[in-house]
Amino acid sequence: MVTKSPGKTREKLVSAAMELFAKKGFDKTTVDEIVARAGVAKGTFYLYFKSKDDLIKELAFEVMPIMAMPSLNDPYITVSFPTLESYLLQLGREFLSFYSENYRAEIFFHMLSVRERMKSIDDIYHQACSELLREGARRITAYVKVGFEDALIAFQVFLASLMHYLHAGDCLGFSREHYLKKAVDVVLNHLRLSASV
Amino acid sequence: MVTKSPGKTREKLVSAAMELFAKKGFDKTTVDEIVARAGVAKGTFYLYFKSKDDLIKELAFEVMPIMAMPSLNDPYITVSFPTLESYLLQLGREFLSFYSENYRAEIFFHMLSVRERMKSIDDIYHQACSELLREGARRITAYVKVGFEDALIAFQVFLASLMHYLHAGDCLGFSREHYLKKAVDVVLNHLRLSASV
Amino acid sequence: MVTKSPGKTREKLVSAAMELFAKKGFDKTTVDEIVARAGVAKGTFYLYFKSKDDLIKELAFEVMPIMAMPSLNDPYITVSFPTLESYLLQLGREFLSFYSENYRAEIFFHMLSVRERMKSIDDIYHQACSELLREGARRITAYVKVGFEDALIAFQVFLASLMHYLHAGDCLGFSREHYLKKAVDVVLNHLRLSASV
Amino acid sequence: MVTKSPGKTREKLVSAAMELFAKKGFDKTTVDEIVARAGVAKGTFYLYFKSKDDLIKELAFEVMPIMAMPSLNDPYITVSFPTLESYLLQLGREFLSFYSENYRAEIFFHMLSVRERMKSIDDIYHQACSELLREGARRITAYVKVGFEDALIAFQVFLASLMHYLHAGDCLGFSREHYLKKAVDVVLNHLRLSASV
DNA sequence: TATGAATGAGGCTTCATTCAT
DNA sequence: GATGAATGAAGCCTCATTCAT
Repeated sequence: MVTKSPGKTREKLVSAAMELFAKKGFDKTTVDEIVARAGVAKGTFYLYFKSKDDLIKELAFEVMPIMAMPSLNDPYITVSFPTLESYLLQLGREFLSFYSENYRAEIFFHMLSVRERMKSIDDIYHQACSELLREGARRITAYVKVGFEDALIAFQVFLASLMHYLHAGDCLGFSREHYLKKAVDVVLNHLRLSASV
Repeated sequence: MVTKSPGKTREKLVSAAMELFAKKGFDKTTVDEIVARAGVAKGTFYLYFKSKDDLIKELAFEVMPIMAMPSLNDPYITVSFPTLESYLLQLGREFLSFYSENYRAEIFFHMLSVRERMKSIDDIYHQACSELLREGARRITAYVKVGFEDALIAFQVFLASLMHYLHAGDCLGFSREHYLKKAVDVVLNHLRLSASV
Repeated sequence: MVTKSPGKTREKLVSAAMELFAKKGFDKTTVDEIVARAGVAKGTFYLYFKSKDDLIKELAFEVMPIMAMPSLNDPYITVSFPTLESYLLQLGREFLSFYSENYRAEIFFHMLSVRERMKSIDDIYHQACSELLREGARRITAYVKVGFEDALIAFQVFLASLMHYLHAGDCLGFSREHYLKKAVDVVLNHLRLSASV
Repeated sequence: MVTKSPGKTREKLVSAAMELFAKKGFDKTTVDEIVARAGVAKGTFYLYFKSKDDLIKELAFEVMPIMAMPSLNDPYITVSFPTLESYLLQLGREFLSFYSENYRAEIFFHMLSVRERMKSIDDIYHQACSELLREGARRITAYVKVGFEDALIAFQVFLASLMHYLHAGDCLGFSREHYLKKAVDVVLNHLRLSASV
């Protein structure tokens, strides 16, 4: 008797969808294609997801930037990273690794594109960004003596630089690690001069 | 006598399309909606555009970042901006103004989302980004003594910060001008410390 | 319990299409009309045919002359028809019966009309005709002592006469059987005089 | 001053249409294509033809078989052709020449395909065929002592053979002239044996 | 005569979703 | 849980025809 590994169907669908969504966008990917790649029948899709939009929302949430920096919310992590530089490098590596896996970067940009028409996604995105920036700034102030606003700007510039790398990184030919180091440098330099005022 | 404004049909279509594309994305906007808003018949659309994709491509090109900084390619502009700070502020204002008009920011993010499946757009985007970054870096080296690579990083961080503002600017509540000034500060601080090495 | 006759949908579509194609031609028959007559929904059509052209090709192949004379390829059939006359009458009856059923004659002429723009049909048609003529001639030489070329001409004239009857038969008021007998006469007379040389 | 050759516009349209109709069929050829090839504006088409169907009808009439054998209706022509053989060869040459020019053969088959839905064409076709066959038979009886019905059959077979050559002539590799001679042979042989009864 | 922008009905095809098995 | 045939609304695009110039 051929037994399908129990509970794997949903994962097969999600996995197939991510790949297809990444390549073709949410709208140009059909449920037919998803089930074909997942190797299940059409109707099966609707056993696991209320609708295609339902799946899109689920994936959209999974690629929110807040998911990309687990160390930002781990209260004990800083003991492993005594300096701000090492901590930022860690966050940056987490971020870039996260988005280089499972087509998350591509799906992230598709998410940015559909949030206008899917209010729930838009709301989550704003909340996630705010949280992320504020927590990042708070962490910076734990390392260096600097005003919160400057920390905020610094972290936003850092985050912006990382995101920009996701869609334009290969325009300059910098390696990921090299680019990351430089981005951290920029932030540290700014904080140095801000703090010294 | 009712005179149709000569040559205005195409513009009406483009204008209607930009508005709708911005709000609903390329795929969820129908040709029917575009012509309805433009106030022309369906067939008229196809007098001016080979297909819906044709129009998408045209608009995608119009929101490329390279279009957003005219001062970057004006060889005589620097006489008006004696300092790097003033020049960067000018570029930043141009950039943010450009994208706050005609729904260009929204369309820009839709463009990022469709470029994977529209190779011609992807190619243009990469070329445009490379050009933009290189020219920005070149301009910086005309103002301050700094290595080209550092100038490149600085300008990329600057550009990234501007772009990030387009989709996350309102997460922090900074005013546009304030944010811009801060972003310029970050760049200048970095260049200061890089140059002093 | 309402059971849809299993596997009948495709046949309903084909049958509806033949009737409509025959009356209105391929181009003037719409998919809407076909599905309406077949009593299924529009989308159902595309479960069974990739496109309207796909269906046209299928039907075009089904009305090739080679399909109209099964006895031509049956190696054992000649025992039932000891004389060439009886064999030609059999072939003729098969041919005329074939084309008088299921609107095949009409569809045949539509096929002749579209083959220029559907290369695959054109190729099949030529191959089918060549095969048909050659096999017909070969059969004739099995009955009478005659050169292959004369047999070829004789069979082509026979086939031409049959085809002509399909679109101009009612111009003269000959009954089908009478016309067929006369056409066979013509062929036999020609072979008689050719053989006697 | 650039003067368009007066009265040439209509011919340009007809000529362009024949070429396009032949290649693509009536339905797949658009008025746009016709005017483009004719080098005139869209509106101009409707100065010369009430509609596209109007033009189709005009061309359909021009390729009727009756137009292909002028010698059939010339009462004095027989003096140049003292034998039936020479006369049939003349008719055959006229016929094949006629249809090998100006894409008439292709248009003829398109005509056969559309006559079902364009009653006026169908009527003309039947009338033309009847006339043609009867006149052909009448001419035969002027040459040889044979019953009218046999003459009728003989001429129909002759005509059928000629028509068949138009769409399947290249299946056998016979040259036009050779095929024609053979077709005439068939007819003559039949008449010989019919007359001798 | 000649033009060509504009029209809009209508064609082909796609695809998210349902439901009987 | 799983299937896949069936649905039909809705999308994109075509093209014969008109009409103001």
